[in-house]
Amino acid sequence: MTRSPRRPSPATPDWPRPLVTVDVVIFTVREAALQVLLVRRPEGPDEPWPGRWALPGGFVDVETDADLAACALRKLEAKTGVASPYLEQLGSWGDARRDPRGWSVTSVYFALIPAAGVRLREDAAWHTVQGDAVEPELAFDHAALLAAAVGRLRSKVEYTSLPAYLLEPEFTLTELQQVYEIVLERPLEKSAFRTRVLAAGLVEPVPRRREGACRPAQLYRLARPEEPVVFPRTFSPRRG
Amino acid sequence: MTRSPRRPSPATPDWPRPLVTVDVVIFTVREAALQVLLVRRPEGPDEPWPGRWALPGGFVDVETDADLAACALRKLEAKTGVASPYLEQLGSWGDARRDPRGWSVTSVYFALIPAAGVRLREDAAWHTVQGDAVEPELAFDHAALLAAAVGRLRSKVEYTSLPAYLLEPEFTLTELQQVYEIVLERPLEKSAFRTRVLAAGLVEPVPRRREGACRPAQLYRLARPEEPVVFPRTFSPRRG
DNA sequence: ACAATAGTGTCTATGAGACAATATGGT
DNA sequence: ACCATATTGTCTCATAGACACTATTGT
Repeated sequence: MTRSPRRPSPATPDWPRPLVTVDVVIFTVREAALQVLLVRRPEGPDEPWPGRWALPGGFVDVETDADLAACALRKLEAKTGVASPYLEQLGSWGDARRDPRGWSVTSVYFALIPAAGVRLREDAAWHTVQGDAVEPELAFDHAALLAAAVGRLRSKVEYTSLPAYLLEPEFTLTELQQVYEIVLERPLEKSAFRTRVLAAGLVEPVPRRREGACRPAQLYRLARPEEPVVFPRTFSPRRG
Repeated sequence: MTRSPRRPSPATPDWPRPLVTVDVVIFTVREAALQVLLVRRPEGPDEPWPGRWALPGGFVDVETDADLAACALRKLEAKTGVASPYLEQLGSWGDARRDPRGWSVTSVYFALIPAAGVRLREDAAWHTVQGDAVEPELAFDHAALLAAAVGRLRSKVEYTSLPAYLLEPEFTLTELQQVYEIVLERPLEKSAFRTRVLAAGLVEPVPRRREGACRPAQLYRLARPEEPVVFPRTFSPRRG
């Protein structure tokens, strides 16, 4: 926050300011796959990347957005109708070239929401994440932002309770394990998974069971939804 | 990056833009303590927080800064003379009130450097981190930024090789362990520490020893300085 | 009874923690 | 020889991984 030595120091600086945007990487699990919400860029003649798929986001509105997180929530709710997702800041990207309209900075958030009950806007669609990318070519540097978000998600899934936020509030342990396996793209051992999840106090049982064609399963919910749980070890001791 | 629906869409948007700054939390270990570099705010009549201690930082210069990291490096080198620190982005903070000059966004980086050989600028000084704060009251929301940086550092030190970047390029295992202990504020067990560090391939021996009043110690250097090593477990299995 | 999934137990390997023993330099 | 610190070894404990076994529902 120190004034640059070559600058004057008015009460409100008037030198060129970068553009400031917020982008949101919204993940869910649908169709047994990790999916991300993308929107189509508008088609206007002065629009950068017209018609291309992009992450939902846009300029910070200094009149309505109290802070960056509020801006991210506004954009997320506009596209999905979801008001209280798991939301975490991923980081910021800023350079002279990422937006043709000038030096721009974006603060990127990633959100985890359950797929059920989402009412998508018309210009929005779920796309399956393959590796750390999606099939269509993305606008701006959004492919890099998405790859960073997938990397962070996979990395944190190894030792936190994040996948629980991809499920409905009540779930069985088998369902929770399946979400871990989908995100990590590898099978986990049932016994060790259950032991760890229960020992960590991550979930607590609710007095309901999931009925089906076979033995009913105990339903659980997050014990402390407001704070993700961190496990003392990663899931399997593979380095890296 | 989507245009806000209420906006026009010119080639270069002209609605109000937030101020964009970069701040750097520069850590070192000096005098057996974790210390952070602070600078005094200038005294001008229109300056916010005149004379107060603050994190080094300032406005992005869209003409000279290629990207946010380059801006952080420029500010770090200006205060310390250090050109190649360990540098990691911590996140961004942005809201309407953190700077009296208007809606502002700051991208915060944290850097780890060895204390030796640093030539401080006159307005800069090292301050000991106590808990997750420093003794003087800081300008802007910098106390919160510092607390976040200390939290991230302590958290990552539990399972990564980050403390090695606080030392000179060649160090003994005892010196490395001492840095871990200083940052974590608790003693570590020698045997387990050495086993872990050596098993991870974090360091490699150099053909030199540190001579002293007693048995000389083998000197080591980072095996792959460009990428921090992640351990599969935290240092002690205390939850949290 | 049987299919299908839920949930538990047993054995082994790994690595951390605690603590002790040994090694090697200077004085 | 003695001190101080470096380095290694031994024992125990906790937990993950692998795999098998038992439990409980619907049909």
